[in-house]
Amino acid sequence: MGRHSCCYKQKLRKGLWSPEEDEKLMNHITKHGHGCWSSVPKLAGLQRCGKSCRLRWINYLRPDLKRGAFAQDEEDLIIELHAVLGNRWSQIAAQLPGRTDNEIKNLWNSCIKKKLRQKGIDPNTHKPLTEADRGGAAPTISTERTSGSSDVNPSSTGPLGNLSPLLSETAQSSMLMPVYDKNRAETPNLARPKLPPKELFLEQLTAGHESPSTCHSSGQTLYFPFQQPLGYNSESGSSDGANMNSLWFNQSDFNCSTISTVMPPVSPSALSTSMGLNLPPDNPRHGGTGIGSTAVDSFYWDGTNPSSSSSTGSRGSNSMGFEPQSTSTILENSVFPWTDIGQEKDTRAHLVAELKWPDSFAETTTAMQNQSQTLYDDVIKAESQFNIEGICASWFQNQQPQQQLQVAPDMYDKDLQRMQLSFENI
DNA sequence: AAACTTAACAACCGCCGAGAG
DNA sequence: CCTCTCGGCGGTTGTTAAGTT
Repeated sequence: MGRHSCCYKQKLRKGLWSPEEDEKLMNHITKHGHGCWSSVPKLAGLQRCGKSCRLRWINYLRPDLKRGAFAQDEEDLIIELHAVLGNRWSQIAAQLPGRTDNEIKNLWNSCIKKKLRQKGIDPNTHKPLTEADRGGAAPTISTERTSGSSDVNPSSTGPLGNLSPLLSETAQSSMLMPVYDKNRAETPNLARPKLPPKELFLEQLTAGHESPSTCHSSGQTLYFPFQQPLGYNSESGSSDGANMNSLWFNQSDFNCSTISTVMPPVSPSALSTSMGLNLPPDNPRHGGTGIGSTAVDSFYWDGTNPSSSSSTGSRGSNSMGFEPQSTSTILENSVFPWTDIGQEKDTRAHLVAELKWPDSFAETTTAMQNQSQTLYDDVIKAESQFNIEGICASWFQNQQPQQQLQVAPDMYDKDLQRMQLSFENI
């Protein structure tokens, strides 16, 4: 374990990447895929460590990245996801095709945090700031990994905060759980309206290739620099790139972590409406409750939708369909992780039964787990629209202690344990 | 115009887990 | 079972441009 061995090697460049380095890396991965990252710099002729190459590719050079400022709906979604997932940036990024965890993390730290504070919301807990908090002396439960875990902040499990009896209903609905409205007009871009030389470079680098596809809703169009970058069904698209408005991604080519990772807070159908990721029509495999089965083997990317994003929005070595890496087990291993939840049911029930918490805390926990249930119900039912208000409504209606245990992901187990410890320390 | 502050972005660091040998 | 490599993740720092005084 520990640092990558290549990091110890001498004469490795650090710092910002030059256009020449970008071009070398882009050319290499375009032609050969990245394979083993540690071998990439050598093969590409770069004086960088493999980790640096990987990071550069994932965060900047990947052709499926959105460029430009975040739309308001993206920010809202980030806030919602953060309320549920905490600082799990990679999982949040998985729900935002074309965005990287680094990008989202930066946005959160530099922009969203401040906005929330200005609105009187603690960005860590998603609860209203107290007067002391507003003064900057707010002790909040840390989400830092330095606390010994990268787990979700127990108090940042979003809907949990809404349960506080001290909160007004108005505050709960209007402040704590911002409603995702796909119809809301985008606000003006908050980022500096610049076109970095690097983006110009990318445009130049990728210009002239076939198969242009709109990868983002705002900003300039980014072209895939690959002749045949993505395996798509012959049924739906021609292989000559002439008709690239719609792409069908085969299971083997599509990293479904875009749809879900550990705990998908939004349904694929929600993604289809909010992200431009559409489930294929008239495909019984995808119909209604098809989610949750490994039969889902392709997703639909509508390149004509102005709000469409690349369906390969997740990070990681297998995030790109054209990379020579198998993703055949993605659906089994990553997309529907709750398939084993039933096996854990007893364990969770046992855990909850064993805990001797204050009543109010137990209620809170129950409600939190119900929220988890509801979220998963949302996925399973493949409801047509992501509406957090609806989730909250059904969540309050759903107070059956048994049900909550069926689908609570591991993260909640960890949270429960941490919350228990926190109470013990009080 | 210069100095300073702020915002946004890019990249590094260190840790962790998985998997291979 | 142990060690090592590798990929991945999140926190943090560094850099640069824009804005303000």
